[in-house]
Amino acid sequence: MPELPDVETERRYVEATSLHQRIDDVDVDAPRMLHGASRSKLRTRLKGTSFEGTARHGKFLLIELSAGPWLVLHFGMTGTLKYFKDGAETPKYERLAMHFANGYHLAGLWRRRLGEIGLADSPSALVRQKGLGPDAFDPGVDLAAFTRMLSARRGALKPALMDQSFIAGIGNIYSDEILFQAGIHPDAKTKGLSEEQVAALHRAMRQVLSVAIERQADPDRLPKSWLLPRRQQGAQCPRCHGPIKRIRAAGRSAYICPQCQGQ
DNA sequence: ACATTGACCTGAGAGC
DNA sequence: TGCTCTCAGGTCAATG
Repeated sequence: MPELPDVETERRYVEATSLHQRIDDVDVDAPRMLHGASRSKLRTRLKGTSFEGTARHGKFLLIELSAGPWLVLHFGMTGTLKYFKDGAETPKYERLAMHFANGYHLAGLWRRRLGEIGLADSPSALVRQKGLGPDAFDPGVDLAAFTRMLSARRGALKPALMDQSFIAGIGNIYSDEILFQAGIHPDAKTKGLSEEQVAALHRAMRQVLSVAIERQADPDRLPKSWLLPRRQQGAQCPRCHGPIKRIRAAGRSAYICPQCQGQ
């Protein structure tokens, strides 16, 4: 559950549950997920501090500590956060636990250990270090900026949308949704787009991300008119009722409506 | 430049 | 039930 809307939902969850509480202890059960921070370094940096704020860039969640660097979390394909009372049942796949003085802990759950736990001096330092493009939901990426970005890029559209150094936050699922709503095929070339199509794409991107964030990225609450809930071969297109087709694009499975998205 | 593939991890679901 | 195979919302490095 880890594209921009999901990570934004996690960010808000941290804001709602975990700010301003002293951290008494930290357990990390997945050394390979640590980037640029050993288990002991992470522990000493966090212990005795508290979470004072949050930020997000693309699929990265950053948590500001009361002293020192920011905590950085990346959710990979399966990560999620959960705030628990200590002593309650230990959830499955708990790889990280940050214990607060109030007897609760914020747990990082990753079914697959694809993800990242680290530290960064600031959000902008992380963006630099990871070479991330602008956040896909940043208002600064307006139509003019988006048009400029696309004109500097060759190749197919879907890989561009998923390229975190081009624009940060969009992955396989949401790129399918954006392309579906814009009525454009994933293999369409960035160069060959009409002005209309670029505008439709930009509109779809803003719209999809904003609605998904509003619905807390919960698939059950997303509009019925979306492709996302029917992202499977042979399902019915919510627009034309034709069959949804699975193709290969950007090395991943992409789902399209051939009728509504050309080709 | 950009695309593709395999590796990294661990499980779920399908088909036999 | 148990096995085997394929696939999964991510990213990186190597290769074409």
